Amino acid sequence: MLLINKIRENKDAFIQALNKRGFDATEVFDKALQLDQERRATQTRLDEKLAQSNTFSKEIGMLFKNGEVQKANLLKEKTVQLKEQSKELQERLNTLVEELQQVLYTIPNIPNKLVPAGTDENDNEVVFKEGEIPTLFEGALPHWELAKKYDLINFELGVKITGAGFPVYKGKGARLQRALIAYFLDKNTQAGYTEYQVPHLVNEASGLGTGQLPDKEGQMYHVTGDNLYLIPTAEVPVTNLFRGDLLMHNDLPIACTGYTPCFRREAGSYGAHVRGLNRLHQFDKVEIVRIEHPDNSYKALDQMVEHVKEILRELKLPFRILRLCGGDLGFTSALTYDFEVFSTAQDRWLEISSVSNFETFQANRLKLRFKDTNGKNKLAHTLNGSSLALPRVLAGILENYQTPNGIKIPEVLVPYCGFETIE
RNA sequence: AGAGAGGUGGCCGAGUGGUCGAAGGCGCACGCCUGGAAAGUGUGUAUCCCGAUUGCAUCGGGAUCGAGGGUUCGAAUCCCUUCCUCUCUGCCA
Repeated sequence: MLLINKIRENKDAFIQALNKRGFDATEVFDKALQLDQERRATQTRLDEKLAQSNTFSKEIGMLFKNGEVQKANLLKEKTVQLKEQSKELQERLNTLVEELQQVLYTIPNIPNKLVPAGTDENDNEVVFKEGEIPTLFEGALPHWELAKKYDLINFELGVKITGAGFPVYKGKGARLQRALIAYFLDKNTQAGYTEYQVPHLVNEASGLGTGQLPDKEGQMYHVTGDNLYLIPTAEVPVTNLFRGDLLMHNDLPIACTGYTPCFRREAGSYGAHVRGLNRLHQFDKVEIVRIEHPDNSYKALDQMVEHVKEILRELKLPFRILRLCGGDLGFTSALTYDFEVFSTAQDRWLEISSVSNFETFQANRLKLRFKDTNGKNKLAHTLNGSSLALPRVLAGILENYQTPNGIKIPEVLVPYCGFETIE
């Protein structure tokens, strides 16, 4: 959520920046500023009434103390009208604050200068590319065929017990999943991220804190009986760990990692590219989250990108990094780098990680602040990234490492798997 | 799920109707002490909003003691609702 006083100060610059998203903020800003102005005027009038009430109350107290009951009672009568007025003003103020909040919820984050203009994923900027795309043998298979051939993943069983998009991993497939999770967590903790195990269901306040609510209400599974949401990413519980906190400047930076399953309804996504592991309702992901001093957050973003790079290098997967254009940028993000692995058998790039800086957009909702060296309270910057999402990494490994005689396991994973090939 | 207790500032913890934004401690900041540090010692130290003035410095006002509502001229303090925590009992990985 943007800060209203920042909008007030930078209206034109913000409108221009939001244009990169294809978002015309002119009207919303006017609406918000108008509500804000009325809010402030109401606040002022309310404060005046309350100040008067307070003065009277003090006087009445003094009069009673001095035994001047009659005078006190006279004053009491005067307060009646004041009370009514301030009550009305208070109600008006409450609705204005609420309305303003609702309007602000609809405005996405201001894109960073680096974000290229553009409307969709075709306008994303490739900023880095590495790794050799292997030439596969005749008859190489996409991962869903491989999963079947080697009995690693059973999609039909998932359909039977739950529904489409809930795969069942089996045997070496299950073991490979576990190996990847352990490997990712090890890499992250070695890089200084503290490991957390967090709940997989969150309350409404958490959903609001990181911005899933109210914007993406329909994308989360909602447990209505207890009003809890299944997490779509570990970002939600991990970032919310710090909701409402006032940190000391020397508490920063904070770096966390955690593995969780992720649940997404993926309402409205269909098409040819959702086969196999490409798009699921439940999948596993290891996430990294950072809470940073504003001066350091872009350096932190770069560090996170470097960190993910190193993992993909070790896995020897061909990958590229995209800087997302305005049209493809997430609602809450100021700058996002997507990592994609090349799926040789499908002949396409698959997104496997997304690393973002949210600046103060989440922190404002979270009320996540820190006391800086001057003793002033400031909103912190929040960042997160996948390190990494499992299904498509798995797809990439299966497809790129296949041979006519089986699938080789990437060297770094062998100690975690306990086997070198799947055959 | 039943019974009881409780939710206060960055943290701990006093405070049961008016001068309480709130004692005390810890932490933190600055100073003194010291060759330096520790200890000791002095001072300071909540947040948000509105307004004036405008340099994020200062001043005035308002709100905030889990959240929401009520009683009252006046509430951290009384009442109601709700959320959460703890203890005991019950149930169960």
